[in-house]
Amino acid sequence: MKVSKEQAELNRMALLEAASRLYRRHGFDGVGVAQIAREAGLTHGSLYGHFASKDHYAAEACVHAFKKGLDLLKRFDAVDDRPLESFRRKYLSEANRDDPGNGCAIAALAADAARKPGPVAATMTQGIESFIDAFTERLSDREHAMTTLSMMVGGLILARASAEANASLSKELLDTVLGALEEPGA
Amino acid sequence: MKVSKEQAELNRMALLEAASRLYRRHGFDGVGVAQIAREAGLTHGSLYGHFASKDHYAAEACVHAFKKGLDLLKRFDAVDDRPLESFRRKYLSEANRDDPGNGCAIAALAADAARKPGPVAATMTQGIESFIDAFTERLSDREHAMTTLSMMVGGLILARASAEANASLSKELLDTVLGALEEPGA
DNA sequence: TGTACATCAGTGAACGCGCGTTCACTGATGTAC
DNA sequence: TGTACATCAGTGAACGCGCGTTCACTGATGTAC
Repeated sequence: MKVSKEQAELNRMALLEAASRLYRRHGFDGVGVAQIAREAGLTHGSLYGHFASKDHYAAEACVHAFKKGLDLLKRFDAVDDRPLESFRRKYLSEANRDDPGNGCAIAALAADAARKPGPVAATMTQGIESFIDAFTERLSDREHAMTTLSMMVGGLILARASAEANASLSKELLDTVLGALEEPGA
Repeated sequence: MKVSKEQAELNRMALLEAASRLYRRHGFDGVGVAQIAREAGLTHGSLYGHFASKDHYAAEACVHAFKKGLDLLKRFDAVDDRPLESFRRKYLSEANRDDPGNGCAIAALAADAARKPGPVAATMTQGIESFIDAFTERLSDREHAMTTLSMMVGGLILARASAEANASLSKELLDTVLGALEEPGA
């Protein structure tokens, strides 16, 4: 049945929120649109009123995830005089490692996105650009921004992949990468 | 029909070779066992005489890929007095970026493996351990080995994800990460 | 303000398809005599 | 060395299942009078 325009917009946001969380947790091929819609309190048919296809849906879900990631970084700016340091500490924490559904879309989905031509790859690239720009602003050094982001993403992926089978190695990776990034500054 | 034991072993190796290549290129969920078996010159039914399940097959394919990666590094040892530098240069090249099927299993599959409990995650963890150990031997510094591997993996993943939509950024990432890793040494 | 009705967001059955896995069968291998 | 036959690697049809997508339908919304 029809719903109000405000409710329709809320439903759209719920679909994006659920997709952004479930795709980061399970990968683009690890969860179906029916399950995501169910998580958002809707049925799968309603998806195609809001999005053209699963790929377009996934791409918008990535935009949503990137927005939240950049907002988090900006929120540190207001409170903290070393916003990037706090961001890194949170990024390379066990909590963030163990909750990919609410974490970085790059670490969770960039490897997947590299194999998907079309809207997902384009969105992922824009997200990477945004993070490099955000880091560059805060480090005043684009090269340093790129190497910092690379190490954070790589370290988190290694820590996630080894968490189940070798917990101490996983923790060691988080701590070591965090330590290496903290050295140059204060 | 039955086949000689030597041929059966060759077939098994062909199955592993095809799987290791296609899984790295398309991800664990991006290609089916039937297509892999066809690529190896066999039918999908023959798989289950060699491997217990797709997950066990995928895990053995990872072992195969890691063996080839470590062999490559060892081959540099014999020829080169800076084997790790040559390895990094090859790793962060456009050729390696554009050919994930023959490249690093960590960069291609670690994010996928983190979501798969069982044999795949265990094998991926062992592969990560092996690379950290191999880097530690050649750098005499375990922490430096970990940060180097993290930056290489992260940089390659970012470069691959951005290659289609922003080729110049992708190249800039490869060059910047490579440059940062070359600075400390000679 | 109240009524009649066109609009359209959401539903859920149905579609074709490819997946991982099974299994009765085939026929070359390799052993026993 | 030659023959009879048990073994077993590989084949391909068939299975149940979940996928992305479509579409006739429902019924509340919101507009026209």
